[in-house]
Amino acid sequence: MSRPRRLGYLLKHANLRLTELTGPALEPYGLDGREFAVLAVIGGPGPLSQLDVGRRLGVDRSSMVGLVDGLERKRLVGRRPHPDDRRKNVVELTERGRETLEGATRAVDAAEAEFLAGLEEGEARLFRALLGKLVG
Amino acid sequence: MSRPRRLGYLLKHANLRLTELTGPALEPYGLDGREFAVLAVIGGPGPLSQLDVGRRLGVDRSSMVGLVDGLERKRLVGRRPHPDDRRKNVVELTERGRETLEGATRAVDAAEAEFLAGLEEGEARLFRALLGKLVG
DNA sequence: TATTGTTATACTCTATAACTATA
DNA sequence: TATAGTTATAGAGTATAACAATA
Repeated sequence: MSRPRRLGYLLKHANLRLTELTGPALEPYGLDGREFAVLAVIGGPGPLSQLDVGRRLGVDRSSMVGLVDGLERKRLVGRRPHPDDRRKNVVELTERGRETLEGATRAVDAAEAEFLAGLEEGEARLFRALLGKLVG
Repeated sequence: MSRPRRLGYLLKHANLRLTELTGPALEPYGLDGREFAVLAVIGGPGPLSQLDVGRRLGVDRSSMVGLVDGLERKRLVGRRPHPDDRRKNVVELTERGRETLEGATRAVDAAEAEFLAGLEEGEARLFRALLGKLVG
């Protein structure tokens, strides 16, 4: 049974396959893929407002609210008003958030490796580079 | 401003970028990306039931109903009971569906080429091959 | 009993608009 | 005026369960 070779089909199903791998990998950490992405950005160089985080991920600011709400409820991140501009919420990892991010990062690395397992090592590197060239 | 290098992020946004290109390309044909995909499968070797089409695309049979409804309303496909198994709907292109698919295919080819325009020709071929290896 | 199509339903993700507080 | 966060709402897209017709 022949499968479509269209880029749209291939990209969609690549995404699906990766999600099927990262989902279970993140479950022990109480995170889904979107929450992990937010956590990883917050764990990077900061300080970042909710809007900053959303911009890097392509997530609308209205969607960021619920996302940060969830992470705050799990005590993984904290909000505090920006000292120089009190309209902004600076979002930061808690100690627990830092530990969770560390473990979750390893789990996602493993899931990505499994996703790429069908490729030679050089092919996998190339694939990631080409994808980055297309998106970034 | 550094962007995430995660596969999940890259694949999601690659998908978004492609959709932004194929959407307008298909608009003159009155189709969106999902409808085009269905039309293309129906236009392939058949005969195919709704379930067959859904299986190739990873679309649930309950979602196929509305999709085929829409294409039938536009007179692009027709349903008829399978002669040997009347539980099945054989879906086929109408003459108008065949013409629409032809034009839409060229439009999508052009959109994909634009999506890949940032890559050398060899890189683009390689990218598609690697993606196929990961999904197929 | 199992399969195909159908309908209804719910859930997630996303997009938009309006409101508030701050600048 | 414009910006950041918030809330409410509506629209896709998908998944599930139940039902009818047929095998």
